[in-house]
Amino acid sequence: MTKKDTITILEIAEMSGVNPSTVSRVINHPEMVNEKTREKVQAFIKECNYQPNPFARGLQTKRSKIVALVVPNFTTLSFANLARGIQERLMQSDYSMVIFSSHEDEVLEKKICKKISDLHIDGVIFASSMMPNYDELSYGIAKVFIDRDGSLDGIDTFILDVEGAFDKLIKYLVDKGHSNIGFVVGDKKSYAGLKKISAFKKAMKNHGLEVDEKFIVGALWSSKEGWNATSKLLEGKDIPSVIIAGSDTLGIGVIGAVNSKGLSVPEDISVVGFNNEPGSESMNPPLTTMEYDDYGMGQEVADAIIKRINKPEGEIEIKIYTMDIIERKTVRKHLLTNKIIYD
Amino acid sequence: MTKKDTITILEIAEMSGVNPSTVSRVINHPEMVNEKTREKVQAFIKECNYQPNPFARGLQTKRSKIVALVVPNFTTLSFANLARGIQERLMQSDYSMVIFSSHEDEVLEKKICKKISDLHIDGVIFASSMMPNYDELSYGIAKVFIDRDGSLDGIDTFILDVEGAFDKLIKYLVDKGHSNIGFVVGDKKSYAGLKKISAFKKAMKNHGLEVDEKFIVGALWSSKEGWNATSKLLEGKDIPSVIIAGSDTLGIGVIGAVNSKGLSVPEDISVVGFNNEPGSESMNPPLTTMEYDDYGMGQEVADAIIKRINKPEGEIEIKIYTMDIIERKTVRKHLLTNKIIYD
DNA sequence: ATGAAAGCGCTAACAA
DNA sequence: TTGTTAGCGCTTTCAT
Repeated sequence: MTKKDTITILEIAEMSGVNPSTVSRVINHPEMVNEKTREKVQAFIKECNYQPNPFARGLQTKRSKIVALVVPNFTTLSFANLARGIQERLMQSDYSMVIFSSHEDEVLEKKICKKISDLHIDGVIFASSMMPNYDELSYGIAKVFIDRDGSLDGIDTFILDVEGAFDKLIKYLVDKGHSNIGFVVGDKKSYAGLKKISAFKKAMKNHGLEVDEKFIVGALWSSKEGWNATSKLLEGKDIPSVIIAGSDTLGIGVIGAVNSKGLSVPEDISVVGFNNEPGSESMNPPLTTMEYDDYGMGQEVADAIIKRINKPEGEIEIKIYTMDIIERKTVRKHLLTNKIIYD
Repeated sequence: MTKKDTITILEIAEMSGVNPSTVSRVINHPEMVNEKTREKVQAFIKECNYQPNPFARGLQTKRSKIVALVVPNFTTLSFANLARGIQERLMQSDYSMVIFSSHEDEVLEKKICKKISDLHIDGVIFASSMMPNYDELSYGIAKVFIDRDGSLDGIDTFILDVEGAFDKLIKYLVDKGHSNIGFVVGDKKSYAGLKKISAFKKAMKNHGLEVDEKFIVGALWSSKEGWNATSKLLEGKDIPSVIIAGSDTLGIGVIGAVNSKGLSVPEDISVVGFNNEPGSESMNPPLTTMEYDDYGMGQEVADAIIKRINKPEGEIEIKIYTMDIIERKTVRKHLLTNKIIYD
């Protein structure tokens, strides 16, 4: 408003009585310039609120100071928190974040990769991405993977230890006397769904439990879908004593469906959620669930991509995030088998 | 990977046997160039997957083809949906979106405005922003306001008709026989909170109801806060027969608190939410709430900012979004007054 | 309808 | 330590 629109390095140079390249040095390599000149120039820069033109700078340096985040969607809470962590930390380091939602669609992901390359973005963070290939991505761009193993490709990777989480969870349930365990996955075909199913099966085996395929039911990620899937699970007389939901949102539907059958949680059937979404602590009854620090992960991921941008050949970082059980009121000790209760 | 990293307009020109400026014309003003040359050049552009360097282009045109979205946070579902609508529509028009979360903090907003100017971003969308002033914003940048009236400043504005929503809602409740209406607002000091309180009071008056200040209780936007605020509301014997929650997330806590007092929803106390968040349909009981099309709003907002970028002096657009009642199971007819029930 | 040439604002190699 | 200069890749005016 009150500001002149185009103040350039040339004007700063004139004011300071030095050459433009000296001003440039003050900005980019302050150590190369004499203290007195530096301070004089810095004073003018500050006074004029001068900021280098990013186009001119980018044209020269081939750097945009922009990082892209690709997530399957914006609405899943853990992605929103992740994005928040990333954005805040990036901003601290003077980077900006562009964000794309891929819907786990390979074609769209390709388009996004192309777009990212065309924009000359410095680094990309892929969260739960399909990434069948990334030919469209310009060679050498910094990359970080979240929840997809890139270690073989020499890519920094942040993984959520879903296997460990299910292991903890199944152990917890077994300790409570459960053995008939149902699982209302989200979208069975999504990356997150596939990963959870495999972790679930592995954990079951680890604890000597048989996996009954009909106890694993798919749904999209909404509560309503969870409700419907659970209803199916509850048909017939061979019924689980506890149901794991692939997310807390799904868990709402699970509890709804259990109630609608005239059964109570946890008296008749126990339920556990996933992700500790806001609201789950205030549900009726408060939902036992699994959580991890998505926001903190976002911050560390942002640090990692910046590091990678500045040091393409640095050592690859692999970091694993563990999940913990938040014990609330939806799981109770199971002493009798289902057969005895329902037969 | 398989791609040459720097293919420039010069190379396309050489291949096509024309001058770089002709290639530029083919890209930016195709109508100015002879059909045959145009097709030949276009063929090479396509073959090489050529895309103009955004730095060089921006340096010349002063356009970044980037739009900024500023929201109070990423985690509130309606902002996530809004962002999705905006991003998808922008991408269709070859724009990218950078996103900033302001936490409704004036200082941070100022920093963000500065950043936006420094980045030479083409347009900004402010959602529920404080915007005490926007001196930091470069003069003449395209702007769109969401949920903040900018009509006086000649700024395109998209408003959610919260007043109309509360009017509908209070009418609905009055028709059901309610007159003691409690309101668990979110953050009373936030922009959204303030707006809702004022709309609530106005609607109450419109329908001849007295506003009892102690029936309006604040909370942050979490379920747990909603629970605590509701507990306070339920102390003593002068108790509302229906409680409006400022969001569905808050509503979860409201229901929890009601239940924890040994009361039932809707038999003893009715509850209504706000925003129709996913899960509310599967709650126990399914939550009656208010909704609007946040995703669609995002799309229209994206169209508006693009229009404004291309036509800074075009007519100002003001659009109002109405909300509708989603009637589910948490409100029931109230025939007796509270006094008779609880005295 | 096309080509030639200048210049957007900056950085960095080279010279002094 | 500082100045001089070239050039990043593009668009656009001017000339043809």
